[in-house]
Amino acid sequence: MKKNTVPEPQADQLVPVDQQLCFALYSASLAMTKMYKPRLDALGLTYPQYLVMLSLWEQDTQTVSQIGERLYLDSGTLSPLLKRLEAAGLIRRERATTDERRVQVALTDTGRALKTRALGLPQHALRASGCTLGELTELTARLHALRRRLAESPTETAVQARAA
Amino acid sequence: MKKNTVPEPQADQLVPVDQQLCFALYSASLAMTKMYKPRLDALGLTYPQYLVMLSLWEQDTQTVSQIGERLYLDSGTLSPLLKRLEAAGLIRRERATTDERRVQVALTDTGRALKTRALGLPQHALRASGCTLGELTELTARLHALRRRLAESPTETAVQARAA
DNA sequence: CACAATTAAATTGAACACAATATAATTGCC
DNA sequence: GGCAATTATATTGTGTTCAATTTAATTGTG
Repeated sequence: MKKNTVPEPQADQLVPVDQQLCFALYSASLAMTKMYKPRLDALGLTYPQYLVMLSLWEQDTQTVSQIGERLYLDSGTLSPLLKRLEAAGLIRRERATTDERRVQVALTDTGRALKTRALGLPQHALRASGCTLGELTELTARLHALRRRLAESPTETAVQARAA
Repeated sequence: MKKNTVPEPQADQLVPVDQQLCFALYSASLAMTKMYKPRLDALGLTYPQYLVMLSLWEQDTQTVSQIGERLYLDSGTLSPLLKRLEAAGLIRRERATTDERRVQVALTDTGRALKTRALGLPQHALRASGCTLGELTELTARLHALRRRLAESPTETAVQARAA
């Protein structure tokens, strides 16, 4: 008797979009951002700006690269975002004296003070997710593991480079 | 003896960014899109354009709203995206005769033909994810469930409306 | 039948993402 | 010490996302 499992995706038939992990991930991520939006609006932050602030509340004064490594974002995303946070008075950016290529990003008093108003967000997200704390923790861990494996997946150029 | 579980997030202390589900979701989704990029570049598609094509390969000739309902995207995202797909010769857009407000989106022969070159992508994603098929299926289902709950989460305006 | 309400798309403006490129500072190596 | 690689950040251009608004067509109600 044939086992009742989901068939391996074949290269000769279409997998429906809502059965594909990529789409589930993509739409869940957008839904999460939308769920956060009203609360972040109240703080005057966008979601990526909130991530940068979270990183700085954890560790004040980081270079652009350090923030980028923690959040997996590059300077093309962070440079304009950090300028907006600076314009909003939440951070200061200044060139490091030891190495003028580096830009040190530090919280202002206003930026530090905003932290207290953001502390309730994870609780709210937990409730909105409808998960138990254990489920949320496990899902978070699995998504980080997935991100790591996807990032390690060889690129086409790496494939081509090996073939050469 | 105290149970060895993750503590409930409190409103008085910071939850590290990498322990938050929202960030795991956000960064995994971006990593997934990056993983797809080289292969989609070869097809001349962006990732959201690929989702629209998947939807049309499943069911040809849909209105903008129908595509939006399936992919959870609105006309602000879809209108310019569909114009680019039309400019690329993959789809046709025409006003419905029965109701001129609706725009019917249909595949061209070129758009239909592209399907065969996209059939290998789910296989590739499965390998890149490093999951077994069962894990992938379960994770996909959990993410869809999460998306649904997040989308149902009451908005601030809804909260305010009820309070009034 | 008129006309207000609703519906479907498109448009606008702000803010990401990200590849590719540019700029400037630092390091390594002869 | 000079100068080619490397490193850190910024800029540019394309393509999303999304809230808010606009436009046009249709429906419902008196």
